[in-house]
Amino acid sequence: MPAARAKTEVPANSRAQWGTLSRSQIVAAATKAVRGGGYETMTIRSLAAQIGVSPMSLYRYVRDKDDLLDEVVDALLDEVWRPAASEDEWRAWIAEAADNLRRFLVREPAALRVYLVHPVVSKVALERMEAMLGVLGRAGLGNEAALSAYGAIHTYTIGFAAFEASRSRSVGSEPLAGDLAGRLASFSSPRQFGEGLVYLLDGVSQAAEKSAGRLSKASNAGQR
Amino acid sequence: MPAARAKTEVPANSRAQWGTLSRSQIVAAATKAVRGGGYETMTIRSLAAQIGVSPMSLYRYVRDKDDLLDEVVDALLDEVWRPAASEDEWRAWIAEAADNLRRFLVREPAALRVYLVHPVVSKVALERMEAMLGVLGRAGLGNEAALSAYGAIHTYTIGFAAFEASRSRSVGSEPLAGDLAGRLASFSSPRQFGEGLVYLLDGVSQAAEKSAGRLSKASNAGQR
DNA sequence: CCAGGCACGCGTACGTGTACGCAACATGTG
DNA sequence: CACATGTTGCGTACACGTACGCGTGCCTGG
Repeated sequence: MPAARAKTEVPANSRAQWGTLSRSQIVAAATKAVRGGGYETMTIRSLAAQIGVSPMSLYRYVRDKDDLLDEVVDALLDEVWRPAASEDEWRAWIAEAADNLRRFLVREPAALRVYLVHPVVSKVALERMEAMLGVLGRAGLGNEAALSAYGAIHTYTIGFAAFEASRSRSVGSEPLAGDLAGRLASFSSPRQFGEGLVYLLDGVSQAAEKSAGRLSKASNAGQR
Repeated sequence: MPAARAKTEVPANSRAQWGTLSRSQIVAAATKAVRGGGYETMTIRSLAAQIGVSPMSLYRYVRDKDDLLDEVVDALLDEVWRPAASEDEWRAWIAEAADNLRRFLVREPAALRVYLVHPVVSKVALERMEAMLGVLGRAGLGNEAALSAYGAIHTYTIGFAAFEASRSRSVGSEPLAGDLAGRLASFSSPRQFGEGLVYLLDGVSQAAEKSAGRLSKASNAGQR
């Protein structure tokens, strides 16, 4: 009665081999799905189908969809976060790192979701943080100051990305009142991001100079 | 095959009265649900059940769940956004307005979701924006400058709230590496929010002074 | 008065994430 | 070899949001 039933093309056996399925394989499939088509098209069921396995089987290797998404996003981030500028030009390097993250988060809603839903402490994210702390440190900030600066920059970047993404996602919805729409929209332009970042980095620069001044007396103090 | 079918306990009539159901009634029920129990417990199905109506009936008055949520959040925001400080103390007033919004967004995940998912142009949100623009204007900023300052403060507030909420939601998950957790957590403390806001307001103050200086020649110019 | 249109409430169905627990397999132990 | 024990894939089932379209009742123009 329900028409075509010829779907699963498995002749005799319905169960999959034993060795099939591993976490890395699932992550690979999910990454591929996100890369082409985006977050929406990555469903547990479609993933399972593509691997040739039952949906519930994935849950042996993955706590839930978010857990899987974390790892996918980490893999994607790894390809895009690194600045091209030299680390000696610390302002340019930091600005580029921040902008790379911003662009990534805006382009890939899945990534933004991950960054908003919990602290990201994956391998690549930590590596990135260490790199930024290193650059900030070499720019003259002490540990405390570097952490504080990193926190400010990071918060700003993610917050702005969330704002920008929400704006760009709702193009052509309501006409709004007058040119208010345009005004609000301009808040979330990449240009505005850069300008805000300049303010932030100015503040960080000042902190770096002060820090350097204070430290010049005891430059080798126990900095932990 | 699908076992027990004796569920709906309606004796004779299955259909609800004609006059029942109105958008405001649905919003009221939804607001009540969010107030006690939070966003998670507010499901379309439970709402319909409480009103005594079929789930799909709600969709005559509500485009989708997000549409409903928008209005609920607006109602909740209305109760909490207003600062206690006098508008003459513009820094205190603005800081309090920002902090009120931050607290609201952190406390109520539904609200944060709304603010992240699209521009909020509801009645109360616009009223709040006008009020802030007014205060900034009276503090000496021109229209352009006030809008820019508002944008910066707003972006910062929402971004920070998103950051803070994600942090506080994941307490006691992973131990992380060393005291890094504590470090990261401190980024998202209310104290840190206040400190960042001070930087921002310092910048705004400078802009206000410059603007005032420029405007002192033509203080009664078309300020609209 | 009544015929037509239309607003309304709803039944059915689909695709989603995932809790729960069983069955098939591998491996270790007597 | 027989059996216990752990590992892995999966079947069933549930609650969710919501697309689609049907029947029922109201109201209004002729």
